[in-house]
Amino acid sequence: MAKELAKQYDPKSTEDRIYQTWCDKGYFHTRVDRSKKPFTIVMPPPNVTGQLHMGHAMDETWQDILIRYKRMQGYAALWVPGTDHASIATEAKVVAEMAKEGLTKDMLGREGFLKRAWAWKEKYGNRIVSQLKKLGCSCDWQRERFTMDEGCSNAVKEVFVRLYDQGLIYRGNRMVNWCPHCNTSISDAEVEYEEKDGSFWHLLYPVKETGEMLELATTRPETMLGDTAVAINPEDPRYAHLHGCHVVLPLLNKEIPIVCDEHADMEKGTGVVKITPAHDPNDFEVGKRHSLPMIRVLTYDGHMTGAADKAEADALKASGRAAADEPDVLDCGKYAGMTAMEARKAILADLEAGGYLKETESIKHEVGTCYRCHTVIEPMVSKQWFVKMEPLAKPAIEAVENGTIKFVPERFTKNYLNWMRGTRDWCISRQLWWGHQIPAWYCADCGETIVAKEAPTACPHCGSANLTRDPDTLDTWFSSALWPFSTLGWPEATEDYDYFYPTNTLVTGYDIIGFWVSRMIFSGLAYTGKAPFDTVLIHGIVRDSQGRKMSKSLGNGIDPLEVIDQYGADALRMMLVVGSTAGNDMRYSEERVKACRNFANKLWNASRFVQMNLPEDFQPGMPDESLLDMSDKWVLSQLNATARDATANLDKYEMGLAADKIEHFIWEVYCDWYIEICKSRLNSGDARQADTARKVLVYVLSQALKLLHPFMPFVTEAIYQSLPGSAETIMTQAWPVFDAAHDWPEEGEDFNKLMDYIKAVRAVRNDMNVHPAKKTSMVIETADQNAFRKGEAYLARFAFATDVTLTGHYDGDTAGMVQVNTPSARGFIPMMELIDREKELARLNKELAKTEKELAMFENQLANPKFVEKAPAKLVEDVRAKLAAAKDKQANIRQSIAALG
RNA sequence: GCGCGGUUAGCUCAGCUGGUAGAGCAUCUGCUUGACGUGCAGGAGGUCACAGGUUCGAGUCCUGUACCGCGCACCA
Repeated sequence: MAKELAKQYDPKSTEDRIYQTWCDKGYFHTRVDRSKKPFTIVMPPPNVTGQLHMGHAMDETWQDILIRYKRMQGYAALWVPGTDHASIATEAKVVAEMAKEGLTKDMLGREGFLKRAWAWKEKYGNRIVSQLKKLGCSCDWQRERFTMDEGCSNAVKEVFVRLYDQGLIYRGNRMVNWCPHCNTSISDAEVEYEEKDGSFWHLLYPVKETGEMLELATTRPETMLGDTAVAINPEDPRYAHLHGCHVVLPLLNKEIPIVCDEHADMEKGTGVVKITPAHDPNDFEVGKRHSLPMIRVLTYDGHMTGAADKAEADALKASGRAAADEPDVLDCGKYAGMTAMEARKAILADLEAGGYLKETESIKHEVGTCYRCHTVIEPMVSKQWFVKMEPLAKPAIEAVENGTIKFVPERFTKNYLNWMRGTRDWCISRQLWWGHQIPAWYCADCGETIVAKEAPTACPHCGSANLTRDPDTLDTWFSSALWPFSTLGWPEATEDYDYFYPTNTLVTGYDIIGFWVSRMIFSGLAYTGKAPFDTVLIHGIVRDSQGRKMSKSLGNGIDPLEVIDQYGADALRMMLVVGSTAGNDMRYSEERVKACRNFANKLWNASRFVQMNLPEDFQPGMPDESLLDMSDKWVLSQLNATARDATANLDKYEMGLAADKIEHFIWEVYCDWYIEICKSRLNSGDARQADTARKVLVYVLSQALKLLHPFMPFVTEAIYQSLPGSAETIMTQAWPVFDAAHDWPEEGEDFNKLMDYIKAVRAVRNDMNVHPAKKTSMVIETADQNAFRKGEAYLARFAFATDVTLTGHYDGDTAGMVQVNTPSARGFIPMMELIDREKELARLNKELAKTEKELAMFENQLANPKFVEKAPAKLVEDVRAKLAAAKDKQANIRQSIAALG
């Protein structure tokens, strides 16, 4: 007897077990196999200390679908998983943890701190991995990587040294974004702009030569101590008389020049700008053009500089080691040691007291903040390491312009190109300890800089052994930029690298195109000579049910693990795919997760039905064609079309459409029609019929499971393994393709006619509230008697017929007959006494109106000579046929109405 | 300021190269049809934001407008 299966599918008791089996059997491990084509995806590495959120769930689901699909298609499909050390985020967490114990970084020292950070990584690094497994990700865990593991670190050093040797990495004093909270520089990409309330303070600077007051405005008055000029536009007639003059900087009583520079915009404000080269990116440029001194007035942790800071800087300069572009430092005197905010207050008070503050204007403005901690960043001159972007960006732009790499959807190409074209040199040094320490050493004796993969023992310039390593680490994205090849062994010429690189599809969200995608592209091109992937598939973000971004501070995040726990990973995955489009955001909806859970349950029960009807000695296989009836041929043809269409969708990365078609086939075609059809065959007493039905049921189910497997891997595997004749796993079965030997379009059409008729009968009966138990005889008038004869057995079950008479033309009694009309048939059903005559009349009139509306439309089209002339012939023919059918139907309905009296 | 996206059934969203608008949920009417009520059958519900244009034909292509959202830039 058939196996007993639970009435409801229980993902909880199934998923972990199946995942474990997949792991144990090594199905996720992909070998280099020269007889196969490789298909490679590298997983965007989640932060090692992070937790899985909906964004990951979506990202990983899409990747898993592609990998499973390609694996079934026979590719050596490799999905490389791994995690990112996330320097700034992780360091912040470790520091916070330490703070609870009253510890600081300085107390532990670098080594002690790193020990702690690694311990943290060990503790939390596996959490994200186990969460990925819950989702069903079929990645090759044997190849799991970490951005700070030996191989990745080696790649980082290799690249750093190479770029340095090529002059593409340099160290210098440049304007950087300084986060006073994280105490590090961050790159331009890491600055997020937020609208904040602020003020414009209108200041008055006296002109030395004329004694007049120059009005200018600023949002950061505390930086005025570092002003080294004011600028006016050379064309500005208002200030033509001031060329070559000076102003006296209030509070400091210091003379600074008035310079002419295009940067001063005549349209804005008073047309006068204060120039603070050490604390404003634009002023920095102006300062360079006019060789103005740079005076730093803020310490790196956001306080006003004092005597000690000045002394330190002066000592460096005195030693002769300071770079030419090293900024001076001001002893801010009474303001020294204040935070920028405190200084702002004090300075404004003093300015006001001196009559230098004209007015205060409230404004809203966009302020740069740190993307990690959202502290307002201080633009500041600082000595940092940079990657020279121009030579690297050029090929990266070309690779996308010439189609070597394409974005899906295409519109993100523009996004990428804008980013790449506008990018400035990349600040890669961070004043952090957790990360790749910069492989640069400085000689204490001669000041030489040595950049090398291994620590040098002596200075190559002066032979001194007094070398100190640069304490800074690299931007996290520096190592993730190498991810597509560092994970495959580069710079070593490994077999993996040779076979799997370049990778194929990169799947990620639009929010990190600038951070990551662009950097991988220029890195891949520059270091490996190849584009790291051919396609960038971009998805949107998952928002909450109200369309808000999920965030910790709002507390509106949905934990994917809780969803999995409640509804199963398959349901969550399917929800994240159906109805989604590449590049568009989507809202999380529990209702939709439920609907997907219901679908899994539906499939489970369909298979339960099939299993219950299989005898112990059932032999799977396709029956001989001669044994197939019209419903078999219909369902097989539908399966074919589904496989063909879904494959085409997947090849275009239209995962949502593919999933939708497969679900439609399983639910509507297979369950609602085919299984129902088979019930009468299984119970007909005809053993051959029953066996044929069973074979087709099993065959179609197993093919459908394969189509669905990339989307809902667990339930499909669970069912597949329980089907007779199944292989060990569904994971590696061949992806179903269109099969011309199992395609019968004409038979399918016949079945459609039968379905149309059945639906029409059901509609009438439903409309008239005729109870299913009331069965009737019926006469069917049709030109396609053959189609109805083949399906006669089904009319009893679905059209509630006791007996059926087929005729080419019915001219018998119509009294008491309810009439149903379809394009290919007309049914006469003696059940007038069961229904309400007025209601029936209303129904017929409504149908007549609908038919006539259609008819008019077709007539209209055909009456247009231009349509007949210009539209494709096939279409015109179609419309003619439809018109004819509509006319017939119209006549029939009129007759039916007349028959009602 | 520049650029991008969205505007389709009550709600959330699909709709590929132009050919009589689709799904899920919600709603209404029936159904203890032995796979499933996490179900079955049937119904109602849309001038596809607006205005032009191209076309025999436009939700789909072009131009413009409005509203919503996003990115970049500027912000003395």
